[in-house]
Amino acid sequence: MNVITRFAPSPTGYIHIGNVRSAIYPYLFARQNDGKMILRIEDTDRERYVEGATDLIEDTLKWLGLDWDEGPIVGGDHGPYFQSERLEIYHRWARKLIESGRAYADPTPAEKIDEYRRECTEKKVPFLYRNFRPTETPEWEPGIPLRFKAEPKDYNWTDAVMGDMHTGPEVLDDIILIKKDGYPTYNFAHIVDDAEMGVTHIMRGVEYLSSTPNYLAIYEALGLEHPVFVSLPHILAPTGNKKLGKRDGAKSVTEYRDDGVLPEAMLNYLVSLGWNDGTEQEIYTKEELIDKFSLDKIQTSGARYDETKLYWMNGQWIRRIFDEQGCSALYDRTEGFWPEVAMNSSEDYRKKVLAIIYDRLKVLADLREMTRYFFEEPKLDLDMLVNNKFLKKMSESELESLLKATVAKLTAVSDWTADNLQNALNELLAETDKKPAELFSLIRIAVSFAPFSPALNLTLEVLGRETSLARLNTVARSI
RNA sequence: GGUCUCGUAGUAUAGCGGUUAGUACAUCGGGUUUUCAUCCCGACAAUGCGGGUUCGACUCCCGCCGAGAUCACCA
Repeated sequence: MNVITRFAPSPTGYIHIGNVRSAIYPYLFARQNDGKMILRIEDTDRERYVEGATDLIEDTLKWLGLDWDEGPIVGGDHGPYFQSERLEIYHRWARKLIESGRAYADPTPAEKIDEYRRECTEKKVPFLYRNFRPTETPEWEPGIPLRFKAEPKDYNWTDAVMGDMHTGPEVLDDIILIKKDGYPTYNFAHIVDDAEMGVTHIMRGVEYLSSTPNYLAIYEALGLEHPVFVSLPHILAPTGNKKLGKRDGAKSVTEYRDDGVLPEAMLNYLVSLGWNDGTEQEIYTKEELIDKFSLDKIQTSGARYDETKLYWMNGQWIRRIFDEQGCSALYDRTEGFWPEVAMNSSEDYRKKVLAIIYDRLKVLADLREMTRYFFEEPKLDLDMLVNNKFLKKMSESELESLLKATVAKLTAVSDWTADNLQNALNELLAETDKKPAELFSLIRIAVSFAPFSPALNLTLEVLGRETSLARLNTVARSI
């Protein structure tokens, strides 16, 4: 089969964590089957339309590495890819329904409909518009909504994730096909578009599962085969049991990019949240995902969004890129994440800093706070020194003489390399008869005044002889 | 209220009639010459409840309970 999938967002704002999976899964599935992925913008609701939202959507997909074969920017044979530009197409299909007696113009005023609805609520019976179908229906013309004429019956179908489904006639109703403003509803537009575009698999959130019988009825009335339905379970908010939405503070996908989350990690996390291949593998490249993805292993229950695990995975990816592709590969990803002062130093120096600090990054933005002292003189904070748990038992004069001994020892190091520095530090340890915790804490704090830093010899090596000795001297004098 | 879906540790999951119920994140403890992190080792911790079917149920069936979705001229 020639697989064609699509991602069909409405341009109402940014793409957030809760809904990006309905772009990822169809992408993986299309690539796996050498099929096509279509991007279609569902902009039929003029009230919710947000200027610039389409750019945001495209931006997000590109960042995640999800390219599309047809759609905005790239074009294609089944355009236009904005629903607002396809109005005649919907009207054409709508007329077929009118001609076959399966759609009617509904002149009933909205207030009247509300009244029906209230009536049903009071009587505690389900509200079905088909029970209030108007007896006289006018010709369909602009300004009057067009409704589907339901023929209640049972439906059986298979959902690729949820399995065999069955519903009775009570779920079928006269849903609106074309709104009074002439724009189609989602319910109608997506069916027409998917048919015209040859879409074979529809992947969307489970919230559409309940509407599926109504869609089935429309496919039937239109004489269309329906595509494979793939219902994706919700991603749940960190607390409560509701699906993750903007109201729960669901961040936009690109917000994570700005924090220094790698697209590899984001993709990896989002896919594995609700899908796994049955093995114990955790880290997957995009290629592996394309290779191993399968619809039948998509989870049926909702999965809670866990930012902590995302960050853990990001750390894994940061290390993986460094270890497998080298320092430069990781460095290329760090643009914009360094503290401003770092720009006064050379790229080469920044790479050296990255090489010793990368394994403690959770997000790239950590560089901003974690590397300052490599690029500017740290602020002297003697309290930090004196109150350190290993140093507080020593007198100030003892600290001072230790620092002086350190300066003397390190000054004698002719070749300022990590190995030589480590040797010198080891000798110093023996000569001063101090524990590593005491001596090394002292030196570490004196050169960085940071809550933590990489291994001492590496830190000193990168800092360089001049800077290291100067900082030690400054502290020795100030104590 | 009708209809539909879901239910393994705090979280994400493995399991597909017989297992000491596995793994990862988180948490707690320990190790790797300081710190933070990485890495390694260890600990804690789960089959919603009740009936069946079966020699034997997390697994199959039924009921209950709990959670969610939907019932818009929004998608």
